[in-house]
Parts: sequence; structure tokens; C-alpha cells
Amino acid sequence: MSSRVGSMTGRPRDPAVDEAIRQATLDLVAEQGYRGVSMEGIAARSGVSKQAVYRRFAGKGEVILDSLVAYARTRLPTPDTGDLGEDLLTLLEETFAAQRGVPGALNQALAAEALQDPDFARRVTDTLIQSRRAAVGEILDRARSRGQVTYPDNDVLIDLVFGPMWYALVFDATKLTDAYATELSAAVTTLAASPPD
Amino acid sequence: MSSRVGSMTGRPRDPAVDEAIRQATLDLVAEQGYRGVSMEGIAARSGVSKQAVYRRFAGKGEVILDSLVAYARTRLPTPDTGDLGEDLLTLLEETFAAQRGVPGALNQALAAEALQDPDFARRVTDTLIQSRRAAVGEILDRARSRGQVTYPDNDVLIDLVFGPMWYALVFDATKLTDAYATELSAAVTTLAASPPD
Amino acid sequence: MSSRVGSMTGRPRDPAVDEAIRQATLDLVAEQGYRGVSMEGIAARSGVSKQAVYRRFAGKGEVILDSLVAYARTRLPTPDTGDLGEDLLTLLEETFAAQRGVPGALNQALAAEALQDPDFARRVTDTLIQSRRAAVGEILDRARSRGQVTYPDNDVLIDLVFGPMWYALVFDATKLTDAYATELSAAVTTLAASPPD
Amino acid sequence: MSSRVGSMTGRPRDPAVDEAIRQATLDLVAEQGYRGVSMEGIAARSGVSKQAVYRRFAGKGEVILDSLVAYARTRLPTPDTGDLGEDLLTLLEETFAAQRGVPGALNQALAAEALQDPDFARRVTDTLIQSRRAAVGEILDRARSRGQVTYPDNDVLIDLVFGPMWYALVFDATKLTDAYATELSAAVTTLAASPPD
DNA sequence: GGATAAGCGAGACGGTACGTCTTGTCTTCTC
DNA sequence: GAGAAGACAAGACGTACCGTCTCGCTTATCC
Repeated sequence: MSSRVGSMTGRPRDPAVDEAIRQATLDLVAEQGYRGVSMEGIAARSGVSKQAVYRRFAGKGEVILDSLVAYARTRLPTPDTGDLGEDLLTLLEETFAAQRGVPGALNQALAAEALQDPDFARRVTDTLIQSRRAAVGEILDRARSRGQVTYPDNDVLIDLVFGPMWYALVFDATKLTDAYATELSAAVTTLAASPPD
Repeated sequence: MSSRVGSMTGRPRDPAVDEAIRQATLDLVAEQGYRGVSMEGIAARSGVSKQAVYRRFAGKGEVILDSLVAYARTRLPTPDTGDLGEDLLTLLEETFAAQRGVPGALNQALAAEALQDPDFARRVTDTLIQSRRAAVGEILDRARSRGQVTYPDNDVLIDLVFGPMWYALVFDATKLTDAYATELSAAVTTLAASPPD
Repeated sequence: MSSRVGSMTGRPRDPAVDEAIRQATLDLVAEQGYRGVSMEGIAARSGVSKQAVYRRFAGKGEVILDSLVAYARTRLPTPDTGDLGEDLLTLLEETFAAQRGVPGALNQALAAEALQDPDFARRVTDTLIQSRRAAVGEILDRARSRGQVTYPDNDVLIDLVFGPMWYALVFDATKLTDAYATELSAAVTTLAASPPD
Repeated sequence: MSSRVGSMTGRPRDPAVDEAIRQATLDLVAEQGYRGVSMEGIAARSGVSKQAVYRRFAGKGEVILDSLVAYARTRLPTPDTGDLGEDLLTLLEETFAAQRGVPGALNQALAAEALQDPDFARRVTDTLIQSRRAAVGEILDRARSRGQVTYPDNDVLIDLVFGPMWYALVFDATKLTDAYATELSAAVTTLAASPPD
């Protein structure tokens, strides 16, 4: 979010304002979805001035991104059960479960913003997407060292893990059930272990 | 788009207006992306009144959808080479190639609209997504009858074909290269042929 | 209203349409005042096409004028009691009473239109205002021949009769009571009989 | 116009904006009459955003009223020559002269708005009309104390002063000449001095 | 402790787009 | 031709956000 590297003179930013903005964003997106989220609305809802929001964030996307990151910070130890299928299933079930709640709405908002601004899309990729991909990459690497993965390229496998999720977030979020997590993780596991040509 | 099924009384809609709206939408999205597309802008660019646009389309999403459908109508014979990998590769190469051009921008615009309105998302699914999925379903069915597909469920395979594309459209459209088409089609082909558990 | 002097070929105008337009205008102005009167609304309310209205009338003002003239056609024998005060009182009481009803709203609408279009203002003057003034002129002339009027100029007296009415129609129509009619007619009668300087 | 009595927090309104709006309104009404005055046009002409206009004024009427009040603020010491006829003549000549210029067009616009909205009509009465009437009331009171006025009721006399003016503004503003001012003031003076019945 | 610097709530500002409403004209088919 | 139906260009309506700005006031650190 903010930075303010150098001089530490002047009144310091009020952390309560940061928190109020985050909370208002979560509330709004939970209640009305992305349509109901506006900079103006966030400021009003959080009882904070617009300037206070713009001082911290360059735009709506950044606010959403910050809320999502703060929201997700509490979780995510990458599963490590000793079995690729098990690991993927756990991760996808947890991830999909989240998409059915507030984080799902935030991810949709994020996608909408990313679609309107390639620069922001890159920001999201660097901040959020990469770390999620890295988690799956870790799982695959561990499985690979166990001999469970013969597929040469992690990247494609990771795309197959996350691609369908975003596809669903865009067009039909209700698709992201536990059953779908099972099907997908099984498919990727099978492909990962398929003998190379 | 318009419908107007029953009553054929009154002055008929001017097809030139339809065309002008479509063309203006294509021009705008090509020049400035989704951000540059507004109902007002479309009307101005096409030299048509706003009413004329709103008479035909309920919102920006519908205009974009119509333009995309009209644009795509000229193509798409589902490939049928007798080989699953070949068919998928051809389809993905063509599809990805399109995403690098105007249809890609239109698809992004469509996604952005869908994310803001679940009802519209369903409209898109019914109008566009389903038929694209059906094309891949056909390819898979033919291959299945040849014994090239053992994977029990078409749906997941289709998700694996299109999921990564939308994922890329949201966050990094430059990913949609021929090389990526090759990788993806190979992956899906392999999975489709993988021995059942 | 219309004229259509020359060629009498083709389908003749439907008098029912004329009547429907008039009635719809009266209904609308009675229910919602001038704000509620639009060419579109009149056509819709009367079940007539807009074209049918425009074929007859050049604009909203003409429609209102026509309705008012048709409405008023049923009345107005100029009072002739043999006494100026009595004549004026009768005329003003009747006129003011009308202003408290539908004709009042029509007159307001007429004024609003006249204020927006000087040409139409002249039309109204020629069509309506002059005849009303002539009625008072007649009363004055008769009284003058009886010696009840010494004031040299009819015109100013007539202005003093009608001016306050329009003043009230613009800013506060509720002022047009019987009491006010009494006061006004008395004032004008007094002035008319006042000895010349 | 604006009010905003209490809270003096936040950025203060820019007086230059107020002035620009007034000037644009005057310009537009002078150039094109009431027809040429629109909220959109005022904003455009004054180089001000529509919001800035709507923040200050509830509608077109209020803008016009404000412009008129500001315009008229520079004048109007009630004449006091010691003679009723003289006072009325002076006042009417000046008033009529104004009606031949921009204030006349503004008054016409005001009337048009008042005719479309009774609430606004009351606003105008309270803001503008009353004070004009009070000026004439003063003249009459002074003359009455001199014995020049025997007519019992100021109100009717004032109606006879202003009624014909509005009558003319609605239907034929060219009538408001110096000669007409002379005739009218003479008539009212005569009536005011007429012996009670 | 007084100066300096930044944060803060409030709200105005120029812009842009929204979706609706009217006006007056035009175009089709039916009577 | 008239008539119903309804499309059309033009343009105003009033509202909602965007991102920036300008006030008066409140904290902080630095000299």
C-alpha cells in the first residue's frame, strides 16, 4: 500500500484509518459486490476523507488489493502431506471455499480492475498471483523429488490449477465446489504423473 | 441482440444503425481498450443517438457481446483432422491468435462486464461460452469414438482448455502465444488419453 | 387549429382524433398541470399517433390553445345589466371562477408557451386575448354611451381588468376569488367614472 | 441562493464560480432568451461543472432568480418627490425601461419557471415580488400621509401597478414604453385619489 | 518551545458517463 | 392520403464517481 520511505517528520498516518478503509472495503464488497465499491463509498463508509484514501492508494484496485492481502494474511501454510493428489486437493478445497466468501468477491473485483488497467494487472501478478503460484510450485517440486511428477513444466500445470478458477470467477462462481476441487486436483495429478512422450 | 420478435408494425430498425454501432464499438475497443468504451462514446463515434443504442441494448455489455458475436460469425469451422492433438492445437492456435487482436480486447471487455453483473455473466455464458465449449466437446467426442479419449468427463477437459485462456486475458494477454497453444493442447491431449485409475 | 384549404383528395381527417387530442390535453393539464403536458403524453393518452397530433398542430402551444378555445366555446354572452359595475363584476366573477378550474391551468400553460415563443404569443393574442378584451370593450362602450364612463381610453381600463389576473395566474392563482373580483371591478368602475383632469 | 448557514468546514465555495454562473446566465438569456437557457448550457458557458451549478441551485429557476437579484441589487432607491403621480411615474418608467433589456428577459424566464412549479412561484414571490410591492407600498403610504391617497386598500393599487406589466411581459413586452408608464401611473394616481363611495 | 511538516475531515472543483425524457421528423404498413 | 406504430437525431435532465484541490485543525518531529 503506502510507502513513505524517507523523512519521518510531520504527523504520522493513523493506523485506525488504514483499518477503517480495509473494513469498509470488505463490508461493501460483501454486501453489494464490486458494483457497490467506489472510492467515494469507501471513504463515506469508513468515516474517512477521500484524501486519506488517495494518500494511501493510487486507485480502487490498490484498495481492494490491500484489503485482500490483509484478509488473506492469516492463512496459507502450503499443505505437505507427502502425496501430490492430497496436497493439491487440500489446497484447492481451501482456495475454492474462500472464493465462495468475501475473498471471492474481492478476487472478482481485482479481476475487474486488472481488466481495465494492464499496469495494475502486473501489480496484482507480482503481489498476489506469483505467491499463490509459488505455493503450488513448491508442492509440485516436492512431489517431483518423490518421483510423483514427470511432467516437464511446472508452469503449465500451475495454469491448469488456477486457470479454471478464474474462468469460474468471471462467469459462474458457484461452480467452485468441493467436488470440482476433487475433479481438478485429480486431473492435474494424473497429468503430472503421465509418462513423457 | 435486439429481438423484437412479434409485432412488425411501425418503422423498422435501420440496419445501418446496427452496423454503425458495431463498427464504432470495434473501433473504440481496438484503439483504447475497454476503458475507452462508453455508451456515450459509441453513440458519438457511430453518429447515432444514444436512444438508438439504448433501444437495442440494455447496457454496455450487450453492445460488446453483439459486436463480438457479429465479428466471430465469419469464422470457426471446428477442426477435424482425425487426430485429437492436431484438432486441439489448431483450435487453440486460432483462438489465441484472435485474442491477440480485437476479439481479445472484446473478450476482456466482456469479462469486465460479466464481473460487474452476474445476470449478464449468465447471458454471456448462454450466448457465447456454451457454443465455444460445444466445439471442443465435439472434438473430444470424435476423438473418444476413435478411442483417443479415455478421460471420463468432457467438462473438466474443456475447463482445462479455456480456463488458462481467461486467466491470461485477465492478467497477461501476451501469454497467449502459439507456443503456449502447443503446450496446452499437448497437456490436454495427454490427460485425455491417460489410463483411468 | 388546422386549415387544409386546397385539395380535398385522400382520406379525410378523423374528427374523433381531434376530439381525443383535446380531451387528453384537458385530462393531463387537469391532473398534472403544465409540467405533465407533453406532445408525447398527449399522443399516448389519446391513443393517437404523434404524427396525427403534429399534422394538426405546430406545437404544444397550439394544442393547448385549441383545447382552451374548444372548452370555452360553450360560454360567454357578455353581461349587459345596464350598470357598469354590475357588468364588470359578473364578468370577472365568471372569469376568475374559470381560472380556479381547468381553464386556469390551460391559461397558465398558454402563458408558459407564450413566454417561450414570441410568435406564439402573438397567435394567442390574436386568437384569444383580443376577443376577451373586445368583450370588456363592449361593456365599457355601452357604459360610456350611458355616461358612466368618462375615462378617455378603453385600452388602459382593459389592461387594469386583465393584468392582475395574469399576474395572479403566474405567481398565485389562489388569489382569484370572488372577493378579489369584487375589489377589482369596483376599482375599475371608480376609475372609469373619475372626472377627467 | 446558496445559504449554507452553519458549518464552515471543508473547502469554501469559489466566489468566481458564483459569478461565472451569473454572467453566463445573463449572457445566454440576453442572446437567446429563455429558450436558450439550460443548466447544461450555463455550465458550459461559464466553464464550470454541472455539479458546481447543482450544488448551488436546485434548478433553472433558482439560477435565474439569483442572476436577477444580483443584477438588480445595484439599483432601486424608491423615488420620493413629494408627489404620488411623480413617484409612480418615475418608478414605472425605470421599471419598464429595465423590462426592455436583460432584466425583462430574466423576468420572462422567471415567469415561465414559476408557471411550471408552484413551489418556485412562492419562492419568487417571497424573494422578489414582495420587495417590489413594498416599494410601491411605501410610495402610497407616504402619499396617503400627505392626503393624496384616499383609496382604502394598498394591495389592489399595487396589483394595478404590476399586473399590466406582467400581462405585457407574457404577451407583448414591446408595450412597456414610457408612454404606457405615463398612462398607467396617471390611472393609478387618479384612482388612489378618487373619493370613497 | 516554536517552527516545520504532514495527516486529517470536510467538501468544492472540473470532468465524464450514466440512463431517461422530449421534441419534431421520418418511414413502414394498413385502411 | 390518414392513421397507428415506432425509429431517428438532437440535446437537456439530474445523478454518480473520479481524482484533485483547498480550507481549518491536529499531531508529530526537529531545531
